[in-house]
Amino acid sequence: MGESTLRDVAELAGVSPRTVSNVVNGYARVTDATRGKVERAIAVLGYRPNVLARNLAAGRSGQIVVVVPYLDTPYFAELLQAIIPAARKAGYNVLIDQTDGDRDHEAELIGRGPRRFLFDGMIISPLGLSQADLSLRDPALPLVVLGERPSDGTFDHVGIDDVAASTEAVRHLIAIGRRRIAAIGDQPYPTGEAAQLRTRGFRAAHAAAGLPVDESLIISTTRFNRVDGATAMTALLDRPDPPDAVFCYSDLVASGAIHTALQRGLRVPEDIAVIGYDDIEDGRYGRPTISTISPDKKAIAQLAVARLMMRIGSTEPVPGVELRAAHRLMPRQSTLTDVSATS
Amino acid sequence: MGESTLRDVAELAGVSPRTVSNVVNGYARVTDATRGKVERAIAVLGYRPNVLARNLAAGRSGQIVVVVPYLDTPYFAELLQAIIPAARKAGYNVLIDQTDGDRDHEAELIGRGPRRFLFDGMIISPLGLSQADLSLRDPALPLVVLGERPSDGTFDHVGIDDVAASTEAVRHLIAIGRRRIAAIGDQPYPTGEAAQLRTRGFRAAHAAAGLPVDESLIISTTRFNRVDGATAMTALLDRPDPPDAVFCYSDLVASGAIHTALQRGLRVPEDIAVIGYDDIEDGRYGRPTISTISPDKKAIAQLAVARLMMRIGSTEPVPGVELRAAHRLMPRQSTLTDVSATS
DNA sequence: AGGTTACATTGCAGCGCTGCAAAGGACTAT
DNA sequence: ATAGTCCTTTGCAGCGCTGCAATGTAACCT
Repeated sequence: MGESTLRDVAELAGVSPRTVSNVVNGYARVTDATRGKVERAIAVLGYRPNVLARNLAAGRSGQIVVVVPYLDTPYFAELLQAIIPAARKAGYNVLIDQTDGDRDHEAELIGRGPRRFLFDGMIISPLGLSQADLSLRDPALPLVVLGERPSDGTFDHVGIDDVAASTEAVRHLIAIGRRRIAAIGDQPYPTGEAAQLRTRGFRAAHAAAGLPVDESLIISTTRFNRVDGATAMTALLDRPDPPDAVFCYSDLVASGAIHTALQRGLRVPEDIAVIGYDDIEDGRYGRPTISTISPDKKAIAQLAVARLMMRIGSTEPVPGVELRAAHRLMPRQSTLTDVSATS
Repeated sequence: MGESTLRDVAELAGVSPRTVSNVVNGYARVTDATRGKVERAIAVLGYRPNVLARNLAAGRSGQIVVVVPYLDTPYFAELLQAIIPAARKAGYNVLIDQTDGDRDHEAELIGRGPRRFLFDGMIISPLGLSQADLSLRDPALPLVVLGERPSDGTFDHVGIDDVAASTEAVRHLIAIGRRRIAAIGDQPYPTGEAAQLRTRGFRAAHAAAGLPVDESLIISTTRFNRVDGATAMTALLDRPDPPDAVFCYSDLVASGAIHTALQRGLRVPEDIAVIGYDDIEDGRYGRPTISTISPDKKAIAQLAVARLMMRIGSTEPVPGVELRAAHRLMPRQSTLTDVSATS
C-alpha cells in the first residue's frame, strides 16, 4: 500500500477533502456523523497526514531548533530533555544543533542562512556570540536566548538569577564555617558574562559576611568541564595556603575538583568542601554527592518554549522580556557531613 | 523585504523559473551567461530556496533521524558529531531522538508513526528493542542499525567486531601480567547482546592464554555509566580476593571503577589495572588516562550514512549487510606505568 | 542545402495540504 | 409561507518548488 492522501480519505468517506482536513485538525464544528465516517475511512486506509505538505500550505515548518554549544554536557542534555516534550506538546518538532561554542557557527544560525526554512523559531544558548553579535541576527527569526546574554529588547531571555544563586552557594559555604573560599570558573572576557555573574555573587556573599576576598583564589577556566576543575584544583592544592572550600561554576568542574582532592588523600567535605552549579544527575549519584545550585530546568524549558510559541504566533514584533526561573540550593555530601537524604 | 521566490528571481533575470531551479541545483548544462544572470538576480534579491517546497515537490523530507538511547552519554554524543557532518555533506539534515532505551518509544519510531514524513531514513542504536522487535518495523523505512543487533537481512548493521575487540582488551591485561581479571558490564538477558559479545571476548582471551575464568568476577550492570562502574568496583574490592585488573564495558564504567579504586587508596594501574571501551574524550584527559578500545567512530558514521543514502535512493528493496568498522587498542596510563604519549 | 544531432531552455502539471470565503441546508422568527 | 439566521460543508486557488517531456535553436553531418 502506498501512502493514501487526504483526497483518498475524502472519496472513501464521501465528503470533501476540506472536511477531512477539518476532522484531522480537530477544527470547526463537524457533526459526529461526519466525523465518524471520516475517522473510519482514515482507519481503513491507514492515512496519516503529510507533514511536509501541511507545512508548505500553512507556511510554517513545524519545527523549532535548539542550539547548544555542547551536546555531551549533561546540563544541556538535561535541558533538552525538558524542552523536547514541551515543544512536542505545542505541536512542534525539535531540531538540535551543536555549535562547539563557535562564534561563526552561532552567528550563521541566527542569520539568514538557507536552513532558515527548516525552523519557525530558535532557542539558543550562546557561547561564542557576544552581546553585540546577537543584535546582528535576522530580525524575522523568533528567538529566545538562554543563559547569560540579557535581552537587547528584541528577543526574550530566560535564565535564573545567577548572582543571587551564586551568592547563596557561597553563603552556604560560609555558613558551614569555611573562611578561605576559592572560586573555579571565572571568565574575565566579553563572552564570559555568565561566569562573571557568578563571580559577582561570590564577592557579594563575602561582602555580606564581612569577609575579604582573596583574589588569587579566583581561578579562571576556558570551559566548565571536569578537566578544568581538576586542573584548577591541582593549582589550588599546590599552594602553601590552600582553600577550605571551593565554589565551582558547574557540577562538572566540581566533579573534577573533587576527584583531584580525593586523589590527594583529602577528605571532602571535611578537609575541603565543594559546591557546584547546575544539579546534573551525575552529581546526585557520585561519592560524595555534590552540593549544588539547582536551576529549575523544567521551568526554564517551559518558559522558553511558551515565549517562543508566542513569538512565532505573533505577526507584530514582540518586545523582548527577561524571564527568571527559580533555583534552589541543594546541600549534599560535598558540603555536609550529616546529610542522609540526597536528591 | 519578504522572502523572494524562484519566480521573482526568474523574472528579474529574464529566464524561466525552471532555469533558475536548474542553476540553484547545479543541474544540467546551463551556459555561463545564463548562470551569471541568474546568480546576479539571486544575489540582488537575497533569494534562498524554500526547503519545504522543494521537499514536497521532490517527495522527500531531506532529513534523516538518528535515534540514540541517551544524548548525554559521551559515546553517542561523539558518534553524533561524526554523523551530522557526514549527513550534511550528503544534503541531509539530521534530527536527533533520544529514547531512554525505552522499548515502546523505539518501537514507535521504527513503525508507521505520523512523524514518518519528517525523515527519509533512520540510523538507530537500539537498546530496549530486541532482535525480534526490529523485524516488526515499517518495511518502507530505510534503516541502518548501530551497535549489536545483527541484521535480519532487511536492514544494514554497522558496528565493530566486539568479540575481537574485547579479546584484545583482555589479552592486553594478560600481557601486562595480570591473572585475576574481572569484567564489569555483562547483561545476561535478550537485549544485552552487545554486552554478551564482550563477555565472549573476555572468555576467549582467557582460553587463548590457558587461564581459567572466575565466573564470580563477571559483574552485571543494567547500564554502562559511572555509577554502575563505581558500584561494581566496590563489590569487587570488598572481596577477600580482589582482582588485579578489570575490563570495563564502557569508558564511563571504567571511570567510575577507577574513581572507587583511587578513593580506597589503591594505585591504578599498579594495584589494579583498568581498561575501558569506547574511547571517549574524557578518558583521554583524566588522571590516569584510561586505556580503552577505540572504535573508529568516523568510519562507523560514514558507513552508516553512506548505506542509508543508498537505501533512500533505491526503489528496490536492498538486502541488508553487515558492515564492520575498525577498532584499535589504546593502551594508556590505566594499564601501563610508562606511557608518556597519550592521545 | 537539407537533415540530423545535441544541447540549453521552457511549460505544464502537480506534490498534499490549508486559508478564505462562499454555498448549502436546517431551523427559527414573523 | 417567507425571510432571516446559524452552522456545517464545500470549492477554489495556491504555498514554492521539481519531474518530465517538449520546445527552440545552434552546430554538425553528408
